Amino acid sequence: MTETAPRPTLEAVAARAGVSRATVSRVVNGAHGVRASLAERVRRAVEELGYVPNQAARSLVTRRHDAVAVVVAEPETRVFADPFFALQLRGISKELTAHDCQLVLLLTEGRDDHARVGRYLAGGHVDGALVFSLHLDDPLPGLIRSAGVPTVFGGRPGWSDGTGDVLHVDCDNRGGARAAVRHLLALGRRRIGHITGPLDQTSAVDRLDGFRDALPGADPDLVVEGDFTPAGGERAMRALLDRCPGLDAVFAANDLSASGALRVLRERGLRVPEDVAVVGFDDMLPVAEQTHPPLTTVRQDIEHMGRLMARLLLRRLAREQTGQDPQDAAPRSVVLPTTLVRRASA
Amino acid sequence: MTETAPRPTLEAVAARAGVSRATVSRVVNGAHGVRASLAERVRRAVEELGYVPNQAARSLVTRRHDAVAVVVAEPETRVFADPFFALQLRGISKELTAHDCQLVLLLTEGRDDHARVGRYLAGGHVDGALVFSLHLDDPLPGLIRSAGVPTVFGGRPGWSDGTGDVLHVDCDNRGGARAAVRHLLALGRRRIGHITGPLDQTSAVDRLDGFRDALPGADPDLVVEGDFTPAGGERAMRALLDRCPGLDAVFAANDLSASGALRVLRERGLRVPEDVAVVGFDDMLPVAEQTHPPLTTVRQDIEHMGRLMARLLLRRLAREQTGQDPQDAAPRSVVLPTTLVRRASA
DNA sequence: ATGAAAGCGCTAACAT
DNA sequence: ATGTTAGCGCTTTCAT
Repeated sequence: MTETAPRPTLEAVAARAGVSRATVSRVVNGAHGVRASLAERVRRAVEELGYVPNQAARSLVTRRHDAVAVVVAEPETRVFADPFFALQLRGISKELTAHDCQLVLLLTEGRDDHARVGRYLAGGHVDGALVFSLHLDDPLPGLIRSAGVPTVFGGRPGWSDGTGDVLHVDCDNRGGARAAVRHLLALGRRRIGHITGPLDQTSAVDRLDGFRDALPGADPDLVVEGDFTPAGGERAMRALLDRCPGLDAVFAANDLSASGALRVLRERGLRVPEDVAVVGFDDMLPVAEQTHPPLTTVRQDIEHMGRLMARLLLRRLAREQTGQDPQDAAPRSVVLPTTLVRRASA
Repeated sequence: MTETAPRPTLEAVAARAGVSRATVSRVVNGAHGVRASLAERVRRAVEELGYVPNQAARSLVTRRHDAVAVVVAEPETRVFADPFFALQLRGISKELTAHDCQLVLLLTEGRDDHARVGRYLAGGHVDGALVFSLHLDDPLPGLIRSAGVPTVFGGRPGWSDGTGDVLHVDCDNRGGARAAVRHLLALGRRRIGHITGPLDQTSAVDRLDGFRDALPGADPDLVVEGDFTPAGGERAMRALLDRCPGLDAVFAANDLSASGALRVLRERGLRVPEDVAVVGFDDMLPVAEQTHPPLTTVRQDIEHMGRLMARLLLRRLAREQTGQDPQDAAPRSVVLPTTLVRRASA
């Protein structure tokens, strides 16, 4: 009862159909050059026996796995409280599925896990990797490089200046931040604060840079470091209010911190947007639409980013398979545009 | 440059260390019965060559993969908007990681994907499967059964009466619902409505049963079907209010729909809990703590459920490996208790 | 168009 | 304690 029924092998199918293993193999993998009648017989045998190819055996010879790893560095609990990850994963999953490619999720909970992930990638389980390199000092990129697995990063890796060799997909964090602040300026706001994300992540750094682009020489007191969480947003908002009572606007580096900021503003009896206008980043629907008031924010298409990451990787893998002309349409990193979504908060 | 450096094989390591492949293999897999000096030499060779075992080759002979699939049936977008999934996944990941077992995520977006998943499971990629989010008519269980892969289900499968053969982990949905309603009764509420979840899921059905346990013979008008989303909660709340203006309490089948209900109540100028008390289910922190007012709800430890699912499966696999005494400590399904968490809404 | 045969890289008896 | 050897199930030349 607990015995796993022994799965039939190619051999068994061949015997049943009265042909050789080679023929069965041909039929199973998009029959080419097999007489229709024979092919039919083989297919019937496959059907009757419930034959499914053993992937380990196949990979051993083809060196392909039709699987890619998604590596999520997650030292903190936060990543999971945040729909961001789920959305991106969803985009990735859709694209991979469409190419009959499996998604292997590797979650790293702490430093100890890195070695395990490195081993896994080097172990030849997957054809490539999709990595969310969250922090500037992350050892993961190094491990991955030494594992020699084709990789696409989600977000600009910290050690890349964006010029070149590393394939990644990102949104225009800097431009989006600039647009957010300019919107506040256009609204006539003059004392604009910024709640940053954790500054060991490039997305947070880039958004801060965008803020500064639009507001060169801004009072340093107007910038407070947050951590992309509602609680961090609350803390930062309080600090901001204490330091600069005359504040008339805030740009929060993501919607989650903006939601925390909104709570503090309400708590302090300040009206949004009349007294203080607020702009977020991400346009995470469940958050941005449910705040009071609904959040004006910078939209990025997260699911699409995931899709694109997968697409880029698959393209790279395809090139590697075929003897590609090295210069021909090599996949390039992508930076997606953002758009400002106006709701009630600014 | 695009060439993947050819990874060294066991053979190469053996040559370098001046021993046989068998010896290297022994050292690589928890050396037993190898002279220390030799083992050291082998380890050095492994190090120098950067040898990593080829898992396909290993699986081919051992028939083990040290990987389990997590199958998430997700016909709707909802699953992803919902931290539930993420939390459970996190628990699973932790447990698997602790046992050096990989997590392979299989997302099914639609009916077409089922065949793919079946093929994958039957293809011998994984040692077992963890399956979620089943709807009553889901074809997945059938496919999985015929793939012959040891499986643990998350939530009571619809086709199981909970008595037996199918291994699963669930929380006490019925008991939790009962406690929620009794709490409202204890508060003196008499016109208690219920916003259900989608009734093709056992969790929703069980919670409805619990509601009825506590309120036998309740007016059918007091029960409205929702879908576990905030929008569904809004719709249901409106219907409830229209049908039963005298309503003084609502038990929503999850926190997300409770949050929708709260919005509608506020919109209609009803005070919570003074006019209408509200209780949710799940205690999804980011939701329950951020509503206005904070939500009284039935807590279930989702991450722990994930952990347990993984543990159960691993145990089953371990038994299968060793020639276990069939009757000895066979893993059994688990139903976890729930607790009522009181906040401001009831 | 089909079959025979040689591995892919590894583990596990079985010898020694 | 170590080496030899025979596969695991499949793809892929190379014959035919």
